[in-house]
This record gives sequence, C-alpha cells and structure tokens, in this order.
Amino acid sequence: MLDVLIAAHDHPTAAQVLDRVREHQPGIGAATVYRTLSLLVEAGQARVLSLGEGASARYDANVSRHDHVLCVDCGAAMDVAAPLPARALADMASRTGYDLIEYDVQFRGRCPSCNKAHRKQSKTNEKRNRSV
Amino acid sequence: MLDVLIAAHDHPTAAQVLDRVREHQPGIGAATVYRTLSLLVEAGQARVLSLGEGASARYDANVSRHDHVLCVDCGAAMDVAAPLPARALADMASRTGYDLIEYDVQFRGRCPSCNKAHRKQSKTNEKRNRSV
DNA sequence: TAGATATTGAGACGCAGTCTCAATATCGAT
DNA sequence: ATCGATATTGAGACTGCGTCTCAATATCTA
Ligand SMILES: [Mn+2]
Ligand SMILES: [Mn+2]
Ligand SMILES: [Zn+2]
Ligand SMILES: [Zn+2]
Repeated sequence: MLDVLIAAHDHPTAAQVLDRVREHQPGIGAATVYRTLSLLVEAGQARVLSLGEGASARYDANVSRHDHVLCVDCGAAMDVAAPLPARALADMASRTGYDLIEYDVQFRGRCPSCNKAHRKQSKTNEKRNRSV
Repeated sequence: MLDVLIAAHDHPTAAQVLDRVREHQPGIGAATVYRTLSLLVEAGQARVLSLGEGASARYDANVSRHDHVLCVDCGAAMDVAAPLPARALADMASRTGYDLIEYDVQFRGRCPSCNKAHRKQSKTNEKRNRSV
C-alpha cells in the first residue's frame, strides 16, 4: 500500500488509494485502507494534506518539507518548493509566543488546461451577455 | 450575523457562529446560518479557512491577505503576516504554468498555554518511564 | 388587499471517516 | 502438525458536518 502511494504523484484521496490498492488486492476493505493510511501518517511515512474545506483528505508519500499548488477547478495538486527564509520560523515563534513545529505554503489558481477552458468560457459568457 | 463574525477574532466554526447568533436571535435555524456564511464568502465579505483535515471549516471576517498560526493541541488560530516577496507569486506561476490567484501560509505549533501543559506532561512521562 | 416572490427553519439526506465486532489469519509453544 | 492465544481483517453500523427539500411565513408590488 505504501508502494501505491509512492507510485502516485497526484496526492490521491483515501478513496483513490482504495481503488488503486484493489487493483492488486481486490478483496481489501475500506476500513483497512483508512486504518493503514492513518498509521502511515502517524509513523511519519506519509502526510495528509487539507487542500481546502469540503475537499476530502489527500495523501502524500513525500514527507519532506514542500508546498503545493492547487487547481481550483479540477483539484490537481502539484509539488512546489516555497521555503521561507531560515529565520522566519524562529522569528514567527518569538513574535507569537507559539512553539512552532512546521509550516506550509499553499498556492491556489488554475492549471494550464483548466485555464484554457476557463478563458474560452469567459469569452462565451461575454458574447451571450452582449446578445441579451 | 456579519457583526458576530467581525466581533469574533477567534476564527469560529459555523457551529460557533450559530451559537453566538442565537444569543441575539434565539429562533434562527442552522440552515440559515450555513447558507448565510456561504453567501458571505461568495460575496467576498468573509473567508473560509481549512485548518487541517478533520477539522470543521472556520470563518474569518478579515478578508485581506494574511496568514495563520494554529495550535495543534487546542485549535486556537491567530492572525499573522507572512507575505512572500512580491515576485514570488509571479515566479511560481511561470515556473508551474498555473495561473495563480492567491496563496496562504500556515504555521503549526503549540500556543503558550498548551505548551506549558505539554512540557509538564512530558516530564511526568519521563518520571513514569524511569519508575517502570 | 391580494397575489407573486423571497426567506426561513425543521428535518431528511449525503458523504467522509471512524468504530464495532465476528471471522479469519498469524504466531508460538508443545 | 496441533492447539490456543493474539493480531488483523472487512462488513456494515454509526457519527458529525454540511447541504438539500419543502412547507410555512414574511416581504414586496400592483
Ligand atoms: Mn506533495
Ligand atoms: Mn484570520
Ligand atoms: Zn485544473
Ligand atoms: Zn493551544
């Protein structure tokens, strides 16, 4: 199952992981996959990502510090590095009084293909509005 | 209801907003509050925050770009500014091919009071481990 | 005032994720 | 190999957040 996660570079949801695992192990139950994902996260072998409210949890076998760019249309999530300057975490800690452990940066926008579709859509809307 | 949100500086969940609104307007239904929150967000009068998977959505009347520090123990969320350098968004856009709209930084750690409790707890654990 | 339209709240519903528990598999000692 | 003890598994009940439906009510408008 970790293999499935490692092979996946698209930050799959638990349901997607389940589907993919079932290709190799058809009888496996959902509970087992959810359980195992939680264990992997707890053991530091995987990360959970919250990519926006309402969206379901997504899993990432890449546990090193990195950030994500998310397409607001199709939900595609790609890895990206946006490290803050070395001092930033300590500065923030002393400024807030919190004992800080980690941080993440999340970019939101439109992936190239959704972007193309979106531009076309806007143009159509303009036309329709004019003709009405 | 916007007033309630504006008065709240703790990034309340929908349920908390509901409770607070009910103090002034006891009969109001949950559906109305959920609906109105969504409308406020859509109208740009409020923001929704995803502060970690499993956590419920939290609302923020501060719609200007800012970031958050989250306590992993008690869930307290405070505002913080961690702006990326001006070019960063554009750079990231050209590097990824995405058309980027926005970004957020999220820090995770322990707030002062949870931190104190946590240290005490660790010490206790050490003692217990030694004595076992 | 009467009718059309919009807003409301109760509760049904949907869905992701967790929990329960009986069935099954794995282990360890003999 | 055989037995009992222990751990893992999968089906499905359950939970909590949020949305949808719809009848009731409030608000416009002629
Ligand atoms: Mn990643
Ligand atoms: Mn805020
Ligand atoms: Zn896309
Ligand atoms: Zn705290």
